[in-house]
Amino acid sequence: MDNNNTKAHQEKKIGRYLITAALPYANGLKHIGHLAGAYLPADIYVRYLKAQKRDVVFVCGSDEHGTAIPIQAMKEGTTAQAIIDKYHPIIEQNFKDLGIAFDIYHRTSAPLHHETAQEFFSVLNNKGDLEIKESEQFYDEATNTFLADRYIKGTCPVCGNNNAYGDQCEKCGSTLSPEMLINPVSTLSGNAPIKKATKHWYLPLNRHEDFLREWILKEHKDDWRSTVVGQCKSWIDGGLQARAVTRDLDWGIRLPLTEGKEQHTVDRLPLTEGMDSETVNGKQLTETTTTTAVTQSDAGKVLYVWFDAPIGYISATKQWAIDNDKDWKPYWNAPDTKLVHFIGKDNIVFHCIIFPVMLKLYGDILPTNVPANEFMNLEGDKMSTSRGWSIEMDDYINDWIKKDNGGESMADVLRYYLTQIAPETKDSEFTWKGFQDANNSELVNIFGNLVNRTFVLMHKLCSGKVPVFSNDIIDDTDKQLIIDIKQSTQKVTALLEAYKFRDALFEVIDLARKGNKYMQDKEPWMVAKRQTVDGILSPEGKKSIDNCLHLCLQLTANLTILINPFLPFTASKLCRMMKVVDRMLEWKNAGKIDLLKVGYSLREPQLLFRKIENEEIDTQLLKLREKSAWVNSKTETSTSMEEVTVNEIAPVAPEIVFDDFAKIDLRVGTIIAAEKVPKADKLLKLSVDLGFEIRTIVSGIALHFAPEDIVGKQVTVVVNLAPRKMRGIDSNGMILMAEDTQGKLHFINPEQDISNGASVK
RNA sequence: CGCGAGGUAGAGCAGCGGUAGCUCGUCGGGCUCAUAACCCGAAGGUCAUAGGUUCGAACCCUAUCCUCGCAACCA
Repeated sequence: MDNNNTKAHQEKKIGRYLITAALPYANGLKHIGHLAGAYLPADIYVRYLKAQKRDVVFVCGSDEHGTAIPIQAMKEGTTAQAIIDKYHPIIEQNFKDLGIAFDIYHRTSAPLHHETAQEFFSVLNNKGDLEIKESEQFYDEATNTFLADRYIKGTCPVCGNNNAYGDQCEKCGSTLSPEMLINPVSTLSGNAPIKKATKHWYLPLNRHEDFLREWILKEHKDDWRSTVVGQCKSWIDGGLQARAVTRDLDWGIRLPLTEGKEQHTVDRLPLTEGMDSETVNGKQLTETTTTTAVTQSDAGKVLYVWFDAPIGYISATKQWAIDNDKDWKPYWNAPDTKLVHFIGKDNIVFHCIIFPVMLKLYGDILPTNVPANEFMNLEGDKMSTSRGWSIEMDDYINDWIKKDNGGESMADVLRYYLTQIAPETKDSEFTWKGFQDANNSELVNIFGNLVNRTFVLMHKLCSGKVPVFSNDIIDDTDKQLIIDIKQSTQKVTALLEAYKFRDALFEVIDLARKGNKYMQDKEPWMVAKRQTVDGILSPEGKKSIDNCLHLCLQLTANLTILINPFLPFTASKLCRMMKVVDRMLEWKNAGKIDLLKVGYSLREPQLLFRKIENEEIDTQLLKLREKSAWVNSKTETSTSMEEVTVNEIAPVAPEIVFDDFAKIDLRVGTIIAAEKVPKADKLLKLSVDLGFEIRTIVSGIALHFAPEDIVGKQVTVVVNLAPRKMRGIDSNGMILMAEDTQGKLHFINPEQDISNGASVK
């Protein structure tokens, strides 16, 4: 009770809602995991708020910058602009087909977004909220460009794969930085990149640690999901770093030039003892002299995509306001606005830590909640577009919705199942069998059937009209159903307000279940038989039947309102059957039992959902396996082809002096033991006798050699390589390997056995 | 390694100090208006493991094991 009052009180203070769903990255199709993670819960929440007649705007749009887009363009042999122009409309249409009703679906390539992001950057920069640092980064002289991590390839220091990217080795999964690659090569020219100094703007998150601790870990400790608070705590405790805001890249939003003279902001303040690294009057002490002005020399820089993407929510709101002749500002400025970000868990850091810091600095409101979902697995494995283990929204639409196969109601079936298994508190799993079960036993058998038998009976026994309800013969069963309708409405409302969509949906279905039970208890078909004598139904029998069907019809109307946020297409269908207008769907009508007027004639029933047969899900399972196999064979061919290319053009590494070479201590050793490292596909744990000691070395060669085959072999070892931990095992050195054009590895060993520990020169 | 989340009936999940619960599936029964539907009943769990706190623990504490995730723009 107390809780309800507080809630009601808080609701009163909310002037308007701004709901965002994560901006999908326009480098490819999006799968149903994305849908379940962000778009569907957001849509349900928005539809509910709109039924409540609240002032709400639902924004989203394509995220079209960043390095992955030009890379995708390279893959498809086209331009970055062509990529986004291809995927943006497809994604937008997919959402529409699945009933995700954004008020605006914008895109970050729009000029309005560029202006908005640039202005945002300028405001922060002019206030001194950004830091500037110079660092050395890889640069390709042939193409005159700084290289993003993804544009650098080389040999992985962990597993020896010579196609590792500058940020990660896709073979062994290690996280890398370009500096760690052996023989780095620019993917643009094939040349070895050089190091060159470059200047970048940084967002000093470390300055805001106190604010974040207070705001997330204290204020929102209880009303945000524990997974969200937990992850934020993890990151904050891990130490917040300044994050680069700018990048040397061609594709993205140009830095806005500062007008007029350069402003020199000298941040060099005297470092007093005992005051190190803390702030003085809110100003960070640094020893660097910074020039915050953006000049012509910075023309080649763009905003890092993480900085511009969330601003996309703001520019989308602006565009919506223009289109609808509204004012966008209160949605981002007014304290009585409730801002809610719907995202997946991989986005928590951006929406709970980074973007809020940006908003606070800019002077905007902060999100009220960030109900992030965990991940949804698929048939026992992680969903992954690159491995072909996914169901794209586009595929689902083509297979189930468009093909005269159930039509729009199949969109609702997907919405139903994805909500029912929504990963709200932990990872969950999509299976086609589960999909079939949810549809057949809950939507068809319980919900659809209740509606259908109600309508059929009403046409048979009540001549197709809403019968009268006689209060004089009301019994406990009737009363209980009326109470159930009211209670379910309250529960569903409370659950929706708390972002518990899975539970809310269960409650709706449960009400339908109660309806079936009610009808079973009343058995009007039996009454009709028993009370009919000589073809004439007794007045008592008629009354009993009328009461039952009257309530069942009112229940159907209530179910229509309650199911509407989840299954909008079904709700419309029900409205047509009941011949009511959309206004009946307003939430304030839920719980009432006079929604359908007595005497009103209703349409013939049509089935709301169809059964899904075993063959259909078998087809889908087969399709998934085939797609995955096809994608994997394709990528394997393409990488091995690339490997060959890289091998052929792999240039000689930059010249080094003798001293550099002399730093490397190479010795001959003998492998005396080898075993597979558990839970690592590619790693072998080797014991190598170096004469003077026995070393443990972890090497990424398990795919090339069986442990028992290599024991006793002599190998060449880099013995003074810094130790590195892999899978929890310290590796003290590196075995030298030669790779042939087929990608096969060979040991480098002396012509004939020599003593262990012998130096290699 | 560390951090975060989780490990509860065949499957999927809820419960987070007081007699183990829900949905689906399985088995038996009832009913026939309904898309072989609906209704009722039953079987099925030493709540990951081991200690501890407590009158009492799935729930709190400690340790261990296992799964997933962790600032790459992949919700």
